[in-house]
Amino acid sequence: MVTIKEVAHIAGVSIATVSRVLSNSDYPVSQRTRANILKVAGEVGYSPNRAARSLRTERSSLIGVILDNFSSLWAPVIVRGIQDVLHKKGYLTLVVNIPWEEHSRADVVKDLMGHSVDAFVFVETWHPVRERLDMLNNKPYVIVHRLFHESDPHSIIPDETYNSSLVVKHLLELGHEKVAYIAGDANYFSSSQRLDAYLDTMHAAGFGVRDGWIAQGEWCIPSGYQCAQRILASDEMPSAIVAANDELAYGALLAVLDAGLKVPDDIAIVGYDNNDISRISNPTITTVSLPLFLMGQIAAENLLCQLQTSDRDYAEQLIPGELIVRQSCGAPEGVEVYARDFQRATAE
Amino acid sequence: MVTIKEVAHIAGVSIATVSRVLSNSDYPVSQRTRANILKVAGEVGYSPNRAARSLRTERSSLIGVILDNFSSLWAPVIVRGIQDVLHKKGYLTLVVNIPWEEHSRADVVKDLMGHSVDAFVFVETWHPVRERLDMLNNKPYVIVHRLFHESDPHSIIPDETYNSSLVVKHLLELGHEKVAYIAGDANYFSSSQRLDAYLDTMHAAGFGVRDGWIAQGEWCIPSGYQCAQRILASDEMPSAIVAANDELAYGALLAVLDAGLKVPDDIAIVGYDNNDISRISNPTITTVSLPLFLMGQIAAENLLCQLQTSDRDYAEQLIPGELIVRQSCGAPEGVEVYARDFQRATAE
DNA sequence: ACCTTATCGGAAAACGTTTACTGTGTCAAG
DNA sequence: CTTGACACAGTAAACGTTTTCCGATAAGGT
Repeated sequence: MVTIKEVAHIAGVSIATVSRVLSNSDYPVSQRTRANILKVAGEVGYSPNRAARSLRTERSSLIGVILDNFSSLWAPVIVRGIQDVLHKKGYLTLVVNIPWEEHSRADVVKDLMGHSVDAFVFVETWHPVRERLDMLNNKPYVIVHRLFHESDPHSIIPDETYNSSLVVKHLLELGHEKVAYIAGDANYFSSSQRLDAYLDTMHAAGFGVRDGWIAQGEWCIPSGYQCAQRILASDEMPSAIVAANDELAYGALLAVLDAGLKVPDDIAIVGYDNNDISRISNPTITTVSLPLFLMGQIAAENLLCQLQTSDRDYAEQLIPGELIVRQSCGAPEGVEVYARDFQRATAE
Repeated sequence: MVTIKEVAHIAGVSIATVSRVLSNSDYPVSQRTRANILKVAGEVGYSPNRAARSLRTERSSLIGVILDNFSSLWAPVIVRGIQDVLHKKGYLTLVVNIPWEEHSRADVVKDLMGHSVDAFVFVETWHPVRERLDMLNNKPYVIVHRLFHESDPHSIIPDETYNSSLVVKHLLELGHEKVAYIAGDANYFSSSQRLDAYLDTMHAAGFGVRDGWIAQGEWCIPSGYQCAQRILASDEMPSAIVAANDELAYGALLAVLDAGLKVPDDIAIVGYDNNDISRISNPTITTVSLPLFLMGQIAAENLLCQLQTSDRDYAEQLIPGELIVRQSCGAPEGVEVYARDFQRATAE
C-alpha cells in the first residue's frame, strides 16, 4: 500500500501538506501545490489508511447498526435506507444482528465501540435497554423500531394511529358501517395503538362497534382464520373486517372463503404491513405500506445531523404510512398493477 | 476509553505483557500475571482499540461483504449465514450494496481495501468482474451466487442440476409420465442448467418430451400464466408442470385454475426456490429450497480457512437443495405444517 | 524603512497497539 | 562452579495519520 509519505516525497512537499490537501481541511494551501498533490495522489493510487486516521482522529467513518431480527421482512429494507444515505457521505455500516434472547447484547455495543464507530442505529422490535444506551458515552444514536412501548426522543417510528385510521376511513368511505377488527398480540404496544385508532375512527364517524366484532389475535395466519370464524359467528355479521396485519388478514380471507362467502362482495377485508402475502393472495388485499426505506433514510439523515452539530436533542419522529388499495374491499384500485389482472390482460 | 497503558499500570506490569495476554499470543506469560491482567482488564472494562491494532498488524477483523441486490429475498439470508459464523470468531462485516448498474463498483473494493478488510465475500447474481477480483491483491475471497455463467474456484453455488432433477424425479415417482416445463429467462445460465436437468431426467427415465410441453418464460407470475396457457393448449395435455421458479409456478397455478382444472388432481405443479409464494398459495406448492443460510455459513468457513492457511486454492462448491413437499402435486406432505391445514386443524 | 498581518509550508508529537530485541533470574547438565 | 537453556518481563521502535506549533516569505500600511 502506498502511504502519504511516498506521495509527499514524489510531490516534493511534507506529509503535513499532503494530509491537509487530501483530508480537505480548510487550512490554506496554494492552488499550485494542491493541484500537484492531487495529481500525484491520483497517479500512485493513494488511499489513506483508515486505521491510522481513525487512531489519530478517533473517528472511523463507521456507523454501527444493531439489529434485533435481520430475518424479518422489514429489517433489510430499513438497512438499505440507512446505507443509501450514509454511503453517499462516505460512511460504511457495521451491521450486527443480535437476537433478543442472547446475553451478549451489551457486548455488541462494546465491540462496536472498540471499532470506534461514530454513531449507532438500533433497528429493533423491542426498545433497546437503557443499559446499552448508557454505554454509548454521548455518541449519536437513533432508534428505528416498529413496536416500541416506551417513548424515546431518538426514535423514528411508524405512526400507528394515523395508519390504522387510514384503512378504517377507507372502509367508511366505501360505505361500510359494520366493521369488525382482528387485533394483534396484546403484548405489543402497537396492537393497542392500532385497536384504539380503529375504535376512535369508528366512534368519530358515529358508528358503534359490537362486542363480537373485536377478536384478539396473535399476528399469524392461523390466528386470523380462527378470529374471523368467531366474528362470522356473531349475532350481526359485519360487512368488513380490519386485520391488524397482513397475516391475520390472509387468515381471515381464507376463513371467509371457506364459509362460502365472497370477498369483497360479501365481506371486505383490509390488512396492514404490505407484506408479500397481500400482494399475492387471491383476491389481493388492501393494506397499509410502512415507508421502511424512508425511515432508514430519515434515521441516517438524523444521525448525520447529530454528527455535524454535536447537538443530541432530537424529538421522536412519527412516520406516516400509505394506503395500498387492492382488490379485497372492492374499491377502484390504485396505481399498482396486480399480478392476477396483469396476467389476464397480457394473456389475451 | 481505557487503554492498555492503564491496565498495565494498575496490574503493575508493562504494556507488552498486557498485550501478550489480551491478544492471546502464545508468548509465555506466567499463570499469576496472566490471571491478574485478565482480572484487571475485566474490572476496568478494557476493550482494545481496533484502529491501533489494525494499524500495527495490518489486520482489521473486518470482512467486506459486497452485494448485488440486497433487496432480494436471498441476500439477507446469505448474509446472516455469513455473519453467524464470522461473529463467533470475532469478525465483523462491512456490508455494501452496489446495484449492478452503478459505475462505482470498483470503488467499493478500493474503499473496503482502505478500511483494510481481511477478506471479501461477493454475494451476487452476476459474476463479479475480473477487474475487481484483481484489485484484491491476494486477500482471501469467496463468491456466493445464484446465477453464474463462468466458473470460478472460489464460488459457492447451488447445484442447479441436482436440484432440478429432484423435483422431476419426485413427479416421476408419483407416476407422472407426461411432464411439461416452464423455463426461466434464457439469459440466465441457471435457466438452461435447470432445463437440461429436466430433459436429462426425463430421458433417463425413458419418457419423451413433446415440443409443446416446453415454454420459454421470464421468471415472473404473468409469464407463468401465459406459458401454462400455451402448454394447456398443446395437442396432448401433460399431467404435471415443472416451473423454473415459484413465481412461474404460481402463475401456472392461476392459469390452470382459471382453465377450470384442479391442482393437483388434474395437473400437478412444482416450483423452485421456496419463495413465500409457494408457502402461501392455495394449494401450497411443492418446491425446492436453496440452503441459503448454509451457503453463507460455508462461505464464511471457507474464508476463515483461507485466512488461517494463506492457501488460496479452493475448488468451486456445489450445494444441493432440498425438496419441500406440499400440496400442489398430491404427494403425502412433508414435515412442514402448512398454514391452511394448521388453521383447519386448530380451528376445530 | 519598519512593523503588522496573512499566507503558506515543515518538524515533530501523539494516537494505542504489537513485536523484535534485550535483559533478568532460575535451573539442570556438564 | 560454569555454562547453556529456558521462562518470563520490560524497552522501545514502528505502523500512517492528523494537528499543533513554529518559521519563512510576501504583502500591505504607516
